[in-house]
Amino acid sequence: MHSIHMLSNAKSPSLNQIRYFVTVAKHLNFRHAAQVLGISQPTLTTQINAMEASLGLTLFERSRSGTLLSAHGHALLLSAEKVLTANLHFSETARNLSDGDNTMYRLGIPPTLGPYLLPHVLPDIHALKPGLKFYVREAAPTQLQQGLLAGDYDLILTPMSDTNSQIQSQPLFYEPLKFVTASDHPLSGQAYIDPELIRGEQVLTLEDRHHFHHQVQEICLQLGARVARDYEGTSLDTLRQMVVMGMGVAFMPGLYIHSELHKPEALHVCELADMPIVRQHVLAWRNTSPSRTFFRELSAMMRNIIEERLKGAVTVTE
Amino acid sequence: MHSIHMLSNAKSPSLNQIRYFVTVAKHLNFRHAAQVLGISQPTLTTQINAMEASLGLTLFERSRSGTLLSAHGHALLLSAEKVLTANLHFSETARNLSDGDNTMYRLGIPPTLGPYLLPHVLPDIHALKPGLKFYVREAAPTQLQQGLLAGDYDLILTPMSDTNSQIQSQPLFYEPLKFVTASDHPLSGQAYIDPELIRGEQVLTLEDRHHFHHQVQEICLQLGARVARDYEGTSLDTLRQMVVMGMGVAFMPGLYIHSELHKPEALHVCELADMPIVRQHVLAWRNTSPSRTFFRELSAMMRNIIEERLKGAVTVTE
DNA sequence: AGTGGTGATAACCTTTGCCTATCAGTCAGT
DNA sequence: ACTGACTGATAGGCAAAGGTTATCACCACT
Repeated sequence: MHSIHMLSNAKSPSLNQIRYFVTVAKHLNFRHAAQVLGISQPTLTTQINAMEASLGLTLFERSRSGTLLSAHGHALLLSAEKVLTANLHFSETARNLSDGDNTMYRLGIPPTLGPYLLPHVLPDIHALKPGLKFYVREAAPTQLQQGLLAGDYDLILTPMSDTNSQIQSQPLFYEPLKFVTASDHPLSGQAYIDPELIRGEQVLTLEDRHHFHHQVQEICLQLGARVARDYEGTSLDTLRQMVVMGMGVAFMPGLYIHSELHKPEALHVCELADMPIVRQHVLAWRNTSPSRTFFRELSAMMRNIIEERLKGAVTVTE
Repeated sequence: MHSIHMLSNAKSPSLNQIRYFVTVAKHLNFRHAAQVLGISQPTLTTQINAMEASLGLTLFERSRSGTLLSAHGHALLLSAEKVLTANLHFSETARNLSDGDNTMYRLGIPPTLGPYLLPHVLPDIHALKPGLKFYVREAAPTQLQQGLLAGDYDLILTPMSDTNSQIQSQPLFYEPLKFVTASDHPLSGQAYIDPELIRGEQVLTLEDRHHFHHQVQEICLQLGARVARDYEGTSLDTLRQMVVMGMGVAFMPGLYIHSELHKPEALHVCELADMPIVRQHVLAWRNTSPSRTFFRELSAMMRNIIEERLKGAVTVTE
């Protein structure tokens, strides 16, 4: 007889032990199971014994003439198999990730850009790399940079900003800012307009948490135009609406205009003569990101797609 | 730069490594996570490194100023947690089994006994041991014994049979076999009947794969009665029906009669004077069964219940 | 009585998992 | 600009886990 055994502070069985248990349960023969598992029969025996000891149960009824699954073994078999399939699923997911580019990246992009750029770009990316997924979230550029550092995004597509040593970025393209008036506005009608004429105009813009606001503000300072502080749009669409209703003029991103071409309506679009205004967009990521090489590759891919799809609207970086 | 690393024949990460991964992902701080896990920080670092190497991906972005979950890490976190919960569930089930008597046992019982005994016994057992479950399967005694050895049952409740060295059994009770005739039969009417009177009677019985058949056959041989070979019942109910219809007389198990008392109908039941006929039922299990001590306890419990519930119908073994 | 099959045991070796001690950057507050 | 407190990485050592081969004890069937 054994001495009364300790109710051991059982550490749960290892994955291997569970795998062994299931295999023996399936074959009801230690030698066969061992062979299938690629280990020796004594190892299998000791491992099963260890497992039984740690659980405080008998899983198998052994006799010199064979092995049977005990009632306890029966009861545990199902959960054991579930552990194995869960583990298998995990490994499979991992293999999937390491094999190709099957990851989902969290992409941050400002609301003044996302809706007008991504519809032209994402379908082609999806076609090229079917496994690649983006979880797109909109935020103002400042939040984007902050969120990138905090790990909320893996990748951001944003107007160029102060360089940060922890962030690597790759320029993608220049987007022109177009000058926009209502079609019944005195300045309406020409494709190019003398910057001097804008002096004194009421220029509408977005709320100041948008990067866009500051850029417009700076231009206005240069041109001597007034930025309307009391009416600020919350989105490009509201801004456009305000211009149409004659509340002032505005600068609007070329891609927004481009996407509006289908419904020109009561809006006149032109550029400043001899004074192209642009904003540059970059793709950026943490320099610690394990996918950084892939992100460079992705930048190139995006530039190609933009070159192809939006040739007239923007200028791709060399 | 590292040398180009082997695409290692990755063995999947251990349960511990997965646990480590999840904890680090939750705390985003190796030291805290290590403390929570009860291991040292260097160990944690090494294990996470090993895991990343074996998976061929980077799970975390480390910097001297902190840790972030990489996109790959994000993608794997959910599956990792699933593995852990599956494992937890397994351990919980195991603990449940070892704690109490929460197992489901596969109980084999002959069809000539099960329906007439178990309804009197199982409810009380359930009340005493709520965690205990029986998966009841009916089969003829020979199959029962065979199935017990083959591991199809954990436990059988069966008429006594030849002792087998691999089977342990515990007597439960004696069940009388009653003599039964149609109520309009010449032998009907008395509570005790002289065995001599049966000589020459046509005795009906079940198909010969039932143990019951052989016992009746032997009695008839002793008494000089004829066993009707051409009409054999497939169940006790058919047998009873045949008796009622005057096709012959029969011996029927006391518990069956007992359960029929509510609807006596056209059947006369009596016993042989000075010649009680009984069959003994035992509870039996493999002597290798890890639950054998519990099975002894169970036998006692069953005897008590039967004593209590079926005092008039059967005689419990001392 | 012999033979081929079962699981258990013994003795040994290699790898793994963990430890302590220490290093090397980063960042915030003097 | 320096200091101190935080981050994760590394080195060296030890014990236990997990594996091996060789052998045993038993059972069933010829």
